[in-house]
Amino acid sequence: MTYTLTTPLYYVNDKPHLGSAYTTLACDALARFQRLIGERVLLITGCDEHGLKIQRTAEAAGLSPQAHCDLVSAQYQELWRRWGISNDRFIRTSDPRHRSLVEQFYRRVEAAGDVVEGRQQGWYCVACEEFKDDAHEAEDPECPIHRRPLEWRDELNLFFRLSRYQKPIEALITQPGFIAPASRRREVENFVAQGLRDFSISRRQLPWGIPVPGHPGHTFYVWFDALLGYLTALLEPGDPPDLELAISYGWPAQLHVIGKDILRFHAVYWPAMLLSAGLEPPRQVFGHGFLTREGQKMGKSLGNVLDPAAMLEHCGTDAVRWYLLRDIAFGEDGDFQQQRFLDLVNNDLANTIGNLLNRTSSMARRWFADAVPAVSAAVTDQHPLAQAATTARQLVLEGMGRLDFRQAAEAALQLAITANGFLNDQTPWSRIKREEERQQVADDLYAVLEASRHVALLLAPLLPELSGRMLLQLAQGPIASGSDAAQSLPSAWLAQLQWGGLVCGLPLPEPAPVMARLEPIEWL
RNA sequence: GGCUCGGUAGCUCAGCUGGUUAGAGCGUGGGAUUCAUAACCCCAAGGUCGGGAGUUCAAGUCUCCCCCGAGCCA
Repeated sequence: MTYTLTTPLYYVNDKPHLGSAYTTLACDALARFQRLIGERVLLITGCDEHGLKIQRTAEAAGLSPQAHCDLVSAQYQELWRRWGISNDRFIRTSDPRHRSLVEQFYRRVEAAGDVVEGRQQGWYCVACEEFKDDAHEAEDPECPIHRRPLEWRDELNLFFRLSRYQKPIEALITQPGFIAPASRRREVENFVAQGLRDFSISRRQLPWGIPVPGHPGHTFYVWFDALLGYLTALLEPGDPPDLELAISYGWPAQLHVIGKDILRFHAVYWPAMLLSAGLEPPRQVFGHGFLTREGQKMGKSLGNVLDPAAMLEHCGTDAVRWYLLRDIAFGEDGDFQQQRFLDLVNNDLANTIGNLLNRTSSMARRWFADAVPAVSAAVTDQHPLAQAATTARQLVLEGMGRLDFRQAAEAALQLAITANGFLNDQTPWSRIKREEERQQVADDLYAVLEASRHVALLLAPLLPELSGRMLLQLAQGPIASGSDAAQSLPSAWLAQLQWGGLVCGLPLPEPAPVMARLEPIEWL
């Protein structure tokens, strides 16, 4: 069984924004977690590159659509690379193989009798790539979302007979867990309850798209084309474009993670298309919330967009990942507040977690020959820190499994807080002055080092870089969770999350802060 | 206009099927300490739980109305 999960395929209309980074980061954390517990994972991301909007953007820039897409999708790939995103695939819908797969998929849908011709006239928003319901006689209507003029269209298009899937879709979306978070389910249910209408899957006079076989002059509607990218993405780089082959690698997807704005496409249209083609719908669609900044919508007009590339450069991946995953309930909308960002990163990561490791390692080295102290029999899995580690492990596993990144992050952090408290209670720096307490000090420091090792391991899916630096300070080998991680069953990670794994006498490297404090940010 | 979510300490939020003095983190103030990244640890202040009415022995927790915010559909 392969755990296939996808980010949206980002529309290459503009350079990546923080919202895309947020989605991708979350998926990366989840993918890493699944790998760590021993699953074979296919993390899919990529770019959606067709459509009138892109064609026009390219024209405005004096580029061919393909050249424009090459440029922007390269930015995405570069950004994900720099963020250390562990995607196993990167699909571009302008990939020739994709075209072939779309054709194969379309033929199945056609053969199922689900394609009909129909006339469509109405007001069209190019930015939405969608017909709006404005009255025909409306004068100069605007798109309420984009506040741009709508264009009048009157064309003969191909329609997908979504209406035939009313019952199956109703059954699907009422399945518990299919739409997550549960709070968004009602919204889709209401939409479906109004009755599903056929929707057009082709456009005329749109050169920048995939031609519909057998219908000269028609190209596929971007959504029909884009969603299928999830299937094309399954292919290995050198594979022939074969739908069956693609499917065999890992369909159905376990999870599509998307922004809440495109929930309907993923929870209604897409499953119906798949059913029509004789394929299984995905197991779960998770619609997360949006990010605001200091309470305000981010947008070019307000000039308050956060550039993910700049954030990465100034703050590093750990800081940003921590803030987004630890402080925002995944699924809910979130607000980026600079002060809170600094406070949390500095408190949690630098002061609590980083300093814990630093102070403990420093004491161990000073008093125990630069190594992990030798413990007495008193340090068992009944040790308070062992119990705290078990609790943390449980909460992390459970939280990550439910995409509750916040719970997982807080659980790991709590273990570090408990360990800091333990140190302060035991005061090894006083006890070491009395020779008869030396063993007690050894035991205490061992327990805290071991707890730190657990913190590092528990952070692996959330903050792979920091986790790695911590393990290094503890003289531990790295824990692989990236796309190159070999599948390990039983999970090596879970095996290491057993109390007492730290070897006594292991030489510890010279302490170096694993997480620097962030300075107030002027570049924002 | 219909529907769906929210409105709880300065900020971000927990509060399951109603039940002793409404919780956490951050921020703020104080204390303690020196192993450590002026870090860690402890303590404290702070809320008429959006407003109003009702049900109940008892409501942040249920019902109704209203106000505010977000969203979906029209």
